[in-house]
Amino acid sequence: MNRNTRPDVVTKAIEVLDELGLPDLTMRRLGAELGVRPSALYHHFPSKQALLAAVADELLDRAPWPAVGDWTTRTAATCHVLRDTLLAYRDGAELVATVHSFGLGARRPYELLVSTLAEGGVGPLAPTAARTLLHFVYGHAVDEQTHLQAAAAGAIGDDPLETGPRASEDFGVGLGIVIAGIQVMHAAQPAR
Amino acid sequence: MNRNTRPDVVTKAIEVLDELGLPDLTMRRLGAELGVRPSALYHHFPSKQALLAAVADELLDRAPWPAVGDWTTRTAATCHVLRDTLLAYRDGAELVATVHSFGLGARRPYELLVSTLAEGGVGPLAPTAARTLLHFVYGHAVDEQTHLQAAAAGAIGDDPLETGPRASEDFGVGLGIVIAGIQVMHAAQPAR
DNA sequence: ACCTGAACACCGTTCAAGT
DNA sequence: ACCTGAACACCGTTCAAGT
Repeated sequence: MNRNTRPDVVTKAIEVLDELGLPDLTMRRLGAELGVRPSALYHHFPSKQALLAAVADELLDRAPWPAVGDWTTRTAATCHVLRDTLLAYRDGAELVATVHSFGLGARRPYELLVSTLAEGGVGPLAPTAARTLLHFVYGHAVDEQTHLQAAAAGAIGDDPLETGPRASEDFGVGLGIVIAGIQVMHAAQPAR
Repeated sequence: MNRNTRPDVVTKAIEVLDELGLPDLTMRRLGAELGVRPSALYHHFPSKQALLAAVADELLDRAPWPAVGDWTTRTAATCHVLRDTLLAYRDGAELVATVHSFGLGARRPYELLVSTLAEGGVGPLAPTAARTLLHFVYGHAVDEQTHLQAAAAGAIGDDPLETGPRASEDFGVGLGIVIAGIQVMHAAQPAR
C-alpha cells in the first residue's frame, strides 16, 4: 500500500546486491523485496540495465573522493578510493565495470581522473591515461573480488596473491606502474 | 545420426558466437545448430562455463604468438596479437575476459607474458606486470568492441576515439604507458 | 559413448487495465 | 503516478531411459 519511489528502488537494489549478489539481483526478486510485481519496476526504469546504471552511480556518489594534492598523489588517491568503493559491496566491481563499459553510467571516476590529469598538465594524454588507469582498477578489483568469493565459498584454498593484504600491495604496485608510465610518456611528449 | 564429438561442439560454438554474438550463444541454440537436444551438450561439458572456457582456449590457440625480440618489443607484440585475436571474433573480448577472470581458462596470454618478462630480467615484478598488461588489453578491447557494435547498430554516431584507426593509436599509446611504467618500476627495484 | 524426453526452477519485458 | 494480472518468449540444468 505504501508506494515506491525511484530512490526507494535503488536503495533496495543495493541491499539485495550486497546480501544476495549480482546474479540474484533479478527484477522478480527485487520486486518481491519491495512488495510489488516485477512489472511495476518498469514504471521507474525502462530496463534492468538502466536500473543497474542508477545503482552504480549511487555507489560511486557515496565515495569520499579526494580533492587536494599534486596530480600523482591525487590520481593515486582517486584510484584507491575507487577500489575501496568497488570492494565495499558484494559484486560491486563487476557491476560498476559492466555499467561503465556499456556506457550507461559510472562516468564519475573517468571525469575525476581526466580533470586531475589535465590540471596536472598532462594535457592531450589525459583521456587515454584516465582510461588506462580505469582498465587497471576495474580489472584488478574484479579479479580480487572473484577470488575473494571463491575463497569464501571454500572452493579454492586462499591464493595469497589475490586475497588479503597481499592484494593491496599488488594493487599499489600495479598502480605505481601505470602512474610512472604516464609520467614517462608525458615527459616524452612534444611541448605545446 | 552423425554423433558429435567435443571438438565438433567447440567449433560450432565459435560459429554461433561469431554469427549471433555471446548473448545468443545459448545451450539451446547451440544444441539446435548441432541437431541435438540441449541436454546432450552436458555429455561433453559439465556446464556452460566449461564450454565457454574451451571456446576461449581454442580462440587463443589459433593466434600467431610472437617468439623473438627483446622483452619490450616482444611484450608489445604479444599484446597486439592478443588484441587482434579478441577483435577477430564477435564478442571475443568479453568472452575471453570473462573466462579469464573466472579462472577457468584463457591462461595462455598470462603465461606468455610472465615468461617473456622473466626472461627479460624483470624478475619478481613479472606476475604483477603481466596482470597489469592484461587488465589494460582486456579492458581496452572490451570497450572498443562494445562501441564498435553500438556504432554498427547505428545507435550512436561513430565515436572516432573508440572506433577505427584512432582506436589502434589509442591502444598503442596506452600500451606504451604500461610498458614504460614496467621499465621504470623495474629499474627502481633493489637489485638481487 | 552419445543422445532423447520431460521436467524443474527460473529469467526480462510488454501491455491492457485498475486505483 | 504507481501498480496488477497475465502472458510471451525464453534460460541452464538434471536425470532416467534409450541405442
